[in-house]
Amino acid sequence: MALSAALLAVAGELTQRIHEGVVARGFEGIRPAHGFAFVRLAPDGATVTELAAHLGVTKQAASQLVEEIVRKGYAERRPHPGDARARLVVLTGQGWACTRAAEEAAAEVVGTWAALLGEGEVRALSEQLGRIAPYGPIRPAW
Amino acid sequence: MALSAALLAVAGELTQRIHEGVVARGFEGIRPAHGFAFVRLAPDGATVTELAAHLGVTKQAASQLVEEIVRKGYAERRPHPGDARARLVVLTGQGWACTRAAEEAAAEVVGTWAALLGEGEVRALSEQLGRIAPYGPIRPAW
DNA sequence: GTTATTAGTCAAGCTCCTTGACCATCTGAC
DNA sequence: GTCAGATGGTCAAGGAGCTTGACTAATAAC
Repeated sequence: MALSAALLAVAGELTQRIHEGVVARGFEGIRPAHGFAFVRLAPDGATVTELAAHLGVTKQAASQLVEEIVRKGYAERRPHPGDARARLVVLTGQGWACTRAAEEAAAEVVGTWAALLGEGEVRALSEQLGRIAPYGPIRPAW
Repeated sequence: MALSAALLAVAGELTQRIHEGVVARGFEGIRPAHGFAFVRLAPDGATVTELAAHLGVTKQAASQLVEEIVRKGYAERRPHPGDARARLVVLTGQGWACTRAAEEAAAEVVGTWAALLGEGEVRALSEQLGRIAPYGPIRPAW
């Protein structure tokens, strides 16, 4: 199997398994795209415009996504310190719990890889991928 | 950087670069989803239903995708030998040329990884990913 | 203080996928 | 042979999620 095909197949599998794991942990109404947003919001929150850049979509699309995760209780809007135009979007407790659930699900999948490859090779895989990973926006994986 | 994040970032980058490479070689009106279809059609063609299973979408969606790539000259419908209900969708010369262009673009990207990691590590990466790659449908990577 | 830029939202439209209905053909039981 | 159910494919309608365009409020540049 070609490298490209294997990489894309593994990435698709990973995205799907994480999503299933998150749903299995009781978080509903969530799509993979939301998870990619949570990654950006998690450290200290972000503005709609920053989120749009992270996801590689227009700020209108990011605004709609924020509206949705706010409505579902995963995030909330706060006034931005130092810029009255902007609003800081931060995760709620439920948003953090969902993020942790996604990390657990991801760890489970990686665990199945470790069973196939061994711990050492998984570390090598991680190190190699880290060295070729780009810095740009992270796009939802389907 | 976590393994999951690196993997998804690399996969997103790969998909985007392949798409850009295909466009740069003069093939327009094509999306990554079409490329995933070409992979299934390339060896000996496939029916709409088989293609739908490969892509993980409904057969209606696959039928619309086939309609689109036929209209754009990348594939054509032929009577299916042995089943008058079914139609075999096969790539045209242009479809094959586009597939080769995608392979060239993919090889270019892998070449940039080889420059970062070295040939040996890229081979190791390929071998490891091949061992954990699933067999199921390949989903478009954004 | 005026002007240009930036953050965010509203509205309309497009693309691609879904569900539901339908016809044509194949398969298997009788 | 024939008839019921399964299967391949398409048509039609609707929805989710993205885009472009227009707009307001606040900031930054000068």
